[in-house]
Amino acid sequence: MNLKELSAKLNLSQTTVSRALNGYPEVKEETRRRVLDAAERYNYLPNARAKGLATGRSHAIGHVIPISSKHEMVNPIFGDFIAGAGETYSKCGYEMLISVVEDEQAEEAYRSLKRRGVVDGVIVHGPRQDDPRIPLLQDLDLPFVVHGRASGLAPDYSWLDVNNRRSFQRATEFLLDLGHRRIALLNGLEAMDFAARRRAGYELALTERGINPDPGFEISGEMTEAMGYRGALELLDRPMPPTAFLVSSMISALGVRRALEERGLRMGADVSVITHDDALSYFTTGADVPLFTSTRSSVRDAGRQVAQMLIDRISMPDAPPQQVLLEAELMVGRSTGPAPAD
Amino acid sequence: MNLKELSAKLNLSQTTVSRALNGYPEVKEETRRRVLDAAERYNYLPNARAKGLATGRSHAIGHVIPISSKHEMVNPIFGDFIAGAGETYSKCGYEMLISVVEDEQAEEAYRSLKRRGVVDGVIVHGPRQDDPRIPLLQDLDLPFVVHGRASGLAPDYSWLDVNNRRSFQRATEFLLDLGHRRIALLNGLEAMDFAARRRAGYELALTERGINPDPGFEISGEMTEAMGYRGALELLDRPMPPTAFLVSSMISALGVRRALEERGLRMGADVSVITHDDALSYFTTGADVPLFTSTRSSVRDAGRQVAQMLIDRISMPDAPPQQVLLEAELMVGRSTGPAPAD
DNA sequence: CTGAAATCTCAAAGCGTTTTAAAATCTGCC
DNA sequence: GGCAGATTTTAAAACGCTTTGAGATTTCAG
Repeated sequence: MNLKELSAKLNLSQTTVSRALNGYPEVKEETRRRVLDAAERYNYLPNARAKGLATGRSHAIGHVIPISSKHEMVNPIFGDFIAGAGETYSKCGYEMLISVVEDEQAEEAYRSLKRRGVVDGVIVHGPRQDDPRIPLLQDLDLPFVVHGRASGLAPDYSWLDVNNRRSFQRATEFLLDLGHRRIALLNGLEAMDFAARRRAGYELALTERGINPDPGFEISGEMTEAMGYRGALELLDRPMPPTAFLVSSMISALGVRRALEERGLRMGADVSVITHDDALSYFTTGADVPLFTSTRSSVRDAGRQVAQMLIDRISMPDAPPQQVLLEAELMVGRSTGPAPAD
Repeated sequence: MNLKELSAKLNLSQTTVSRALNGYPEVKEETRRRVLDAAERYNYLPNARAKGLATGRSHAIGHVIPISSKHEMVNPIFGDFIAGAGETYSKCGYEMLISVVEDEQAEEAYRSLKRRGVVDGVIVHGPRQDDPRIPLLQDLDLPFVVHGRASGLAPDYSWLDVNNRRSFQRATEFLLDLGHRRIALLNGLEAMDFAARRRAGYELALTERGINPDPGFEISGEMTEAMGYRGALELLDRPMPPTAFLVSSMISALGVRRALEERGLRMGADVSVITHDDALSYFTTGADVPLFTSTRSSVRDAGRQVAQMLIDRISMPDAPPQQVLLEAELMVGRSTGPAPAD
């Protein structure tokens, strides 16, 4: 059933039917009812491609996910973020389009999405410092919102980020208050903007208390379980091991816990651990006291908001870019305690 | 730059240019070269909507992800599966479209995708027994491939599944061979087809060795960390606790480990654990002996294959449905050992 | 009644492709 | 030089919608 057939059935022109369906004012209320009823009855929905061709918009939003061929890593955060964004899209009548591409082809992917008119805008994931995608997208004139930020670039674009510097500063201060002096940082890849900000917060807290950050206590890498495990073991086996770990992801924190267990150390007593917690749905521990003390910020909620920001931006292209900074919550769990006496 | 402008620049008709670009034989080789060069130079790519409208296909594949409003869970497997499928789509020039919808709206989502012509086919995720989506899609005449299977339905549709019954049977036998007699099963939600098959395999192995499956040793639920933790604690606190756990997901297995640790039990010595491992990229433990003994099957690889099956199906609609059954590998790690003497 | 304003409806032109049916151009052979 | 047949190119018609500009019809003040 297409528009032509539907209007024939109703003895109306395609124009009138189209207007009735799209809520234009110049159609009598009774006619509109009749059209809406018939559309419902005949199960009519406008063809998306034809509509898109006529209106020049696709009502779709792209997410380009670069996969490095070296470390076939899918960010564990991805699923929850997508779920959040997807909720918003469903609500607003947008489609979500995901392109999984090799790292080096990301730029070409954006160009292609734009030129072929496949999407009305894109979300930028995992920004690095001076991320080249941002000027590229500005140049392409393709609306976008960044999940995160890219230091080093003019801030004239829309983004939503967690206050990473602040939250890691607070977490470090919390450990310092508990008497810890040797605090290790297991961070994400240095190139990622969020990792740099977290490190800055960590180092700031230390220097403000007169402690010189020890580069040997800072490890960064892909945030896997194994990275947490190996990183922790390596540091624990030093002559002067850390008494506390600040970890950038829940998954790596699980690796740290495994390392502690293996060395016969009790988490929260012998060694303290704070992790960043993206509130992933499959890691929620229910109502009781959480296992890990953490800086907590729901990535799903971020997805919801980022999607909404982009939709707003598409519908009002001339509005100034919007920036949102979320504060992470410090949740005290059972993985932290006073520093053991030396 | 559109086709009209491009052909004007070349002093050719749109037809010729279109044919040259799409590899039709009735165009002189020299002309084709000229066209291809110009397309490259002027950065021309055909508008996807217009092309779709003309050809009647969207070159997009839909994934409907139902989110239950009760337990806002995103399957942790999702990310890796999508990454695998996305690789195939990129290679074959398809777009991937994801719809996140409330559980009850899944049916309407499929109908809408079909009627609006948004996708050429869909992947069905997480099938249940007698899953109503399968007859629905057959009825809608929308090509689909199921990741998993739905027992109870005529098998005249395409699917790719892991041999869940067999792999859990083997895992159970492995534990029996190690002398375990009280083996608990921490399974996924009973309604899920894969969970039923795993249970069948587990019970089959037990009965074949003359052991009556104890329903009290079977727990099923959403496969979170907390579920593994609580389930294990509950069973461990019985007068006759299990000496081994068979767990349906890596994440829940981490919860089991936490429970063991809390009760002062050594995994692999006091209590054995086998988990199913979907080879999620962020849980790979590198080259060393894996922490968990597991039944292993890469869900990412499944994604790649399922996507290819669907693309094949779309291009050859009259070919008979295809079925693929993958065997999981039993990988022995450090979480299993001989049953302790009573 | 009349004529202007307000309301409703319509035919037709676009959106950027593919594809059909037909026309133009070439090739080789008598 | 002319003609059949093959090769290459073309104009125009879809595809299914929105939107423009204009034509009907109704309403109502004067």
